[in-house]
Amino acid sequence: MPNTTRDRLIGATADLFRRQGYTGTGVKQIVEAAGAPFGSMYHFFPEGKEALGAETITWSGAMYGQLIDLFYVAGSDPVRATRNFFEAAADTVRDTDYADACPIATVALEVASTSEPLRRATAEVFQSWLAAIDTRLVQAGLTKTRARRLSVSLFALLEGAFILARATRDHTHVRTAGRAAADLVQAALDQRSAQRSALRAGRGRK
Amino acid sequence: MPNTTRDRLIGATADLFRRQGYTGTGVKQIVEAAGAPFGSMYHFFPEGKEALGAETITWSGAMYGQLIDLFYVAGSDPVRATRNFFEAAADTVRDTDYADACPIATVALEVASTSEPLRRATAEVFQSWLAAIDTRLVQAGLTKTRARRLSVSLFALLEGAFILARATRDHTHVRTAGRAAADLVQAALDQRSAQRSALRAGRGRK
DNA sequence: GGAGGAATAGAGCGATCGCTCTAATCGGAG
DNA sequence: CTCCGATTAGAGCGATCGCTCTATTCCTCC
Repeated sequence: MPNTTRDRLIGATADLFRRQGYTGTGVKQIVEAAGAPFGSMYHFFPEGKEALGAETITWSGAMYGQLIDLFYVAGSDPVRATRNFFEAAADTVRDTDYADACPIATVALEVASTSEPLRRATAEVFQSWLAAIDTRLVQAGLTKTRARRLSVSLFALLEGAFILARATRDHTHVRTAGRAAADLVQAALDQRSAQRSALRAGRGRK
Repeated sequence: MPNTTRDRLIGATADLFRRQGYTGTGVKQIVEAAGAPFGSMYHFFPEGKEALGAETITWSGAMYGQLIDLFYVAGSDPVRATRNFFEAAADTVRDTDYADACPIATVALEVASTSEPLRRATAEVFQSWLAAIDTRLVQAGLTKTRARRLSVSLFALLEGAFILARATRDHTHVRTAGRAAADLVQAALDQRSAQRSALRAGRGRK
């Protein structure tokens, strides 16, 4: 049963959070954007704005997480996937007039020191993204620890580039970060290969 | 003439912006934190909160920018400098209970789509940071375009890692990003050396 | 020691904040 | 058709928002 009032509230909130953050978005503005009656807001979210915020963070995180699976297809080249992901992100940032980058980064920074429930929600989303990338990188032959190291760096490159791109209104920064990200993935894969050769050589010598 | 009311207003605002962002910080909260009379706020900043915000962004940016010069000393090893910078940042984040990371990233994301004056202020700060790193990297032998590519990536790794660290309350993410950053710097320097050798070889052959 | 601008001090404005409350309306089950 | 919970609808609460305004005090220069 899609497109319910509840869903529209979350969707509108997600939209507004991206552009204005958490504190910058008012409840009345949300219900207006959602085309929902004001009473419905507190009917579906009796615990108020914070609860709606948490739900929105989780929902937005799941949406954006699907993009990871879309680009990092099992068995495909993770270097190419990384390049494509960053290129697509740069395009989106440019095409949306520097409004749509990460759906929850703004809120994450805002609430990190002000609301434990919301902070936790953002943390869980980020962890789930890292886990998703980890899976693909391990499938590509990396150890778990190397995969985690890499996924953290890819995340940071993307999020950091988003900040720079939105502030300077220059999407090429995301492409630049994407190039570095692809380099890091390539280096990790090379290291894996080198290790394997060394292992083979070692076994052969024994 | 330091420690004037005006200075204390900016200092208090910088402090609050880090933790609560722009919209999350009230004018009355600022004057209280600064121990300043309310009237003084509008005496020194007749154009209101936005003007104070812009000034604070510029000031905070200059403060943080000094750290770049502190770590990237002319003539020293940029790989080591990068490692040290990220390690120090991770320590700070940990020691301040995940409050003090980038002084203006939160505000930058908040205002990117809502206030042109403030957005511009954050953009100028970021550009100045990139320029500062560029200078050092060019001194280390990189071309301008390669230096810029690298500085953007270093910026992104740091800022992105800050987001992740604050959200998950795990400072090791900043260290992980620092390792990747150092790797990128090393790779850029290696590439420079390789290019030089190739150039020498080419000239010798001619 | 006045004069006069800089700075301090805070009451209070209209608007908006998140939220509570009551009442009306809707729609499916018996 | 009746009933009854789910949902819609919105008035209005106290608090806070950014800000204006009028006094008053402070300090400097003549």
